[in-house]
Amino acid sequence: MSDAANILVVEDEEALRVGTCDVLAFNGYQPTPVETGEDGLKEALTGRFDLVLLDVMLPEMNGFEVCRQLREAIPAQPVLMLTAKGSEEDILTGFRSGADDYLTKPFSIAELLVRMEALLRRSGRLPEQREQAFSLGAWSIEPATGQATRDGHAIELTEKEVDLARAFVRDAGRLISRRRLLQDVWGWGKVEDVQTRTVDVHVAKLRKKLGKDGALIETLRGEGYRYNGVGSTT
Amino acid sequence: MSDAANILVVEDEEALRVGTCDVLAFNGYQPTPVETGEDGLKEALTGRFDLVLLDVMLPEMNGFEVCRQLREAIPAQPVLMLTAKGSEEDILTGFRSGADDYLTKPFSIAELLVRMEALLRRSGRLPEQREQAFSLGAWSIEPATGQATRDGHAIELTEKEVDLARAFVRDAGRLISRRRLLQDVWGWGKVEDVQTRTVDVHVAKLRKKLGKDGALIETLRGEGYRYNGVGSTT
DNA sequence: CCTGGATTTACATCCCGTTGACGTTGGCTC
DNA sequence: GAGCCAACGTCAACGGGATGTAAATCCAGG
Repeated sequence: MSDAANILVVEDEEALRVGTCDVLAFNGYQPTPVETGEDGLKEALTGRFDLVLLDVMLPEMNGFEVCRQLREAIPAQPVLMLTAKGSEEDILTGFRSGADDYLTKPFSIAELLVRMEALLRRSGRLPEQREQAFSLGAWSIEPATGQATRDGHAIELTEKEVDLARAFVRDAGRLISRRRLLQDVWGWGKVEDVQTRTVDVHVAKLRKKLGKDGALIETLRGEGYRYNGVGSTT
Repeated sequence: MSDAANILVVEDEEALRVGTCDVLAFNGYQPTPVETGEDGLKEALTGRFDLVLLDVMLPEMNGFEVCRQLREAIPAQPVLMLTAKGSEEDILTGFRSGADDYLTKPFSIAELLVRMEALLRRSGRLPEQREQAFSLGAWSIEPATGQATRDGHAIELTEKEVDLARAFVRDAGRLISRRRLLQDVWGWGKVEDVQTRTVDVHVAKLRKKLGKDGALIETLRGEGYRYNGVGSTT
């Protein structure tokens, strides 16, 4: 199922980890269980997850630290913290280390699910949102057909071009490295040195097709690309 | 301040409405208070708010309904629901009507603020956490982009120029030898005799780009350079 | 096979740090 | 003050790495 959201579940307690994954799978998600903070960070850094469920109390590296490092490496990565620690100080620490939401145990499964969904929707990662039109510059892009229209005029985009455009819009205003694009858009796992030029080629094609709006995709030499425009789901 | 986030506060209880707005204003936000659900919806539909704080229990039109209609009209509008109703069913209803987060009273102000911030960040309405900008003379320098601005006018600095400028600012008022610059900025290991002219060339470029402020970088013949200005991290 | 799209390849181009030549400056000696 | 010379400013040119891009190649589905 490539259209199910990928969820990384970082939780050391076996019963909870397995239970959570079961529930997620039952609800149409694609969960990946991991036991330790270190493994969680390693997995998350591949960038292939739509959401990271992160327990705070983990052996060796705690959730706060995992979140901090993850947020630094992938600013746009959605993270939902789950923990028994419910003191205000812990909640603040959780958010300060970059969490998008913070849920204290015991929590109801139903609440977890709706909070997950809210976060996935907000970050544009719900499967149905992948079919939803979005806009890039003055273009309106229809993912299902690959049709892009600007003041009445229509052009065709390939699937990769649509995915690439969506990645730019989703991280509007932020730097996106080639490595990140290869992981996010291309789904290549861990990328060591970026040898391939396929990203550049696709960016070039997209720019050309977008015409003057292509200039909104800026090259940051030695860093990657950045879309200078507003993110929009309409 | 056009760079302060605009917050719409929909809350019928006066004390809470005023108190919340005060806190928000104190924390650098731009709050707009509204009493009823209808007014809240009308205001929110203008689309000029970065975030809507929405109480659930309102006269006439309740928060759930406001949220539903608002979400339909502006799918990307961030909404944070605030309510005394803390039952699981209410929470689920809140999220199902499209809220991004749901906080039950009594809540701590600190938690409200961090949750607001998390949501604003996630929806791309907060400036990215960049490496601390610093100022050199009348210029303000963004290390990440190499952009330097002085009274509205912007220029581009290369990476080396930024590094060099940072070194000067850090040791403001103190002599910096070429040898030290080569070690600190250029990362050349142990330098015997300074044969290279690269430092001079870069200082020259930097001076030229800085215009009249370039004169703040003084040459100490036979010694090195000294920046005559204040060190500042803005 | 054929075809459209993804990927690689090859080459042109651009950016930018570095170099070396050369002119200028400042401080020294006489 | 003249002359000298090392230090410094400046500029053009070089070169390597990164990027743009057209063309060739690969590859999966019809």
